[in-house]
Amino acid sequence: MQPEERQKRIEEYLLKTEFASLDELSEEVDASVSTVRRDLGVLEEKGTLRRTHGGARLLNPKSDEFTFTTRDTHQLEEKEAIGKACAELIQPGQTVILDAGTTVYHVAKHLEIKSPQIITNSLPVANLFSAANKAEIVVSGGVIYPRLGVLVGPLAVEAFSKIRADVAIMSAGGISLDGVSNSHGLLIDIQRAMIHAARKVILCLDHTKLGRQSISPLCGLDAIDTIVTDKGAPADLVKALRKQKIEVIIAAGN
Amino acid sequence: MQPEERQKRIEEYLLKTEFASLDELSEEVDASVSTVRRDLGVLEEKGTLRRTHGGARLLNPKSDEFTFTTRDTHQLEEKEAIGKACAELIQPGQTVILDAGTTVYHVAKHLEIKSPQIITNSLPVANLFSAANKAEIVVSGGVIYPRLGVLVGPLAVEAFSKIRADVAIMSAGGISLDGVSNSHGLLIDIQRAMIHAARKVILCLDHTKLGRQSISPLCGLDAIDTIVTDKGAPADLVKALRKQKIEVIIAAGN
DNA sequence: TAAATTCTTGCAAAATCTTCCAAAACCTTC
DNA sequence: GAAGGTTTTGGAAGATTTTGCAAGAATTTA
Repeated sequence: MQPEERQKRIEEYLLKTEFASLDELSEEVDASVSTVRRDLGVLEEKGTLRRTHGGARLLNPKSDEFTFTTRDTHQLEEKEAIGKACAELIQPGQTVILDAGTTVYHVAKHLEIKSPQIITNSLPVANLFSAANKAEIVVSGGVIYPRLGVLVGPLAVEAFSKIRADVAIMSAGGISLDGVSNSHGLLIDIQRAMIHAARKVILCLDHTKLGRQSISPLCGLDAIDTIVTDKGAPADLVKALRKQKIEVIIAAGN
Repeated sequence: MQPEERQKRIEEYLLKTEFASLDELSEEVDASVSTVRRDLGVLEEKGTLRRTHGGARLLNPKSDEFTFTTRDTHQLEEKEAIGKACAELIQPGQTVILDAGTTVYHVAKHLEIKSPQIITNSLPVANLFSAANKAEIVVSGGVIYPRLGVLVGPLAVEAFSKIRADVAIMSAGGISLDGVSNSHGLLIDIQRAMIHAARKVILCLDHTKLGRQSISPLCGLDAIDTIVTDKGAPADLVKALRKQKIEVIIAAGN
């Protein structure tokens, strides 16, 4: 096969998948990995795609969603269910803070209909609403934290310190009776500002996060009003949390 | 078989397949590879196809190219060329402000290699870099202006007022000897802040914008250091701009 | 920090291109 | 219809490009 044809096929393949690994492409066009590498170089020069470690991704993705969520298939169904259940807690017209994090992303997907005012530091969430003009979306400033597409840093913290909201929908790395914790230290400051800015705090956690502890402590249990999780949640912890006056909602996984 | 008949059959074959190898064609028209080579030379001269290593490719496949970037096909090639040319003006490691706007978006596509520090209020641009961790991307805060994915409002203006950058890469609705103008009033304030924050201002405009005036005046010509445009630029205006000590770069559109 | 994956670079083999040449086909003219 | 000239064809030698691989560098991930 000729170089140009191969390159076109790579383009077409990427058009379907948005992202592809070298092996994948090598197989698709029936050429060695080296050759594909070179082709990707040409195509990147041309501006149609961007090389990444291990593959390439389309530069003008039709669904911006893909940029981030490709890797996240963990507990997908549970997160879907949590997203739906959590969205139902929101009243129309409320001002909502949306945290970054895949679980919260799924909440956002179900939130559009309510047309609330949304404040977020998550690029995936922002993308979700960027086309629809039903909701007013405020994006905090900040530096992009690569893989997750979260905005972090002083600009982000400042943005959340200056506002007030009805609800903050957040996620975390883990929760136990000692409190809530998260893995990325960079996020902690921002999340604290979010908690401070909101009258009500809803925490969305799939069951794997319950009873776990992450690196950095975020806040005590008293800062949390509601937890939305899925059916896999350990009953004893749920019971204990409820005893602490926290509303715990188990999302039905249809 | 006569040369002309052979060439016609080659055309027809390519019309079906878009790509073809020498051997393939040689078999198809029942002539030696050398002869086919010569035929391809003639046909390329005629403009119906382009030779490639190992074969030939149809020159104007109706299906191609347009499927790729669905949204903004206005002056696409010109914008591509401008994007590339403009990106070459940036030194590695510089701090760059990127405006929202399709032309600037094309600049962004070629910018990652320079691993600059980028500040932008454009969600599409932010997405472009979100997976890449070579460059540091700062996103200004703001409210999403729906269709364009631009962040506007006080948060955005404030973000740009507080920073300093080496270069601002911007676009506009039109430029004439009276100055630069843009259509969206919301953007004017932000763009002024960008200009103020940058030591050097580069304006990227395809030729249709030259000599045109848009609704709201943005700034005078003295605020602009460099203009990157394409081959269609009217010579007299280019001359006049250069007389004003503005560097005008005409991007070569291969 | 260390292991593992992926990238870059240089190189030799393979494929393809160009250029040239002689044979074949074709045309013109007688 | 034949002789002489022109064009086209197929092939071969050498130059060029492309390809696949391997070693060392760089990046990612845990």
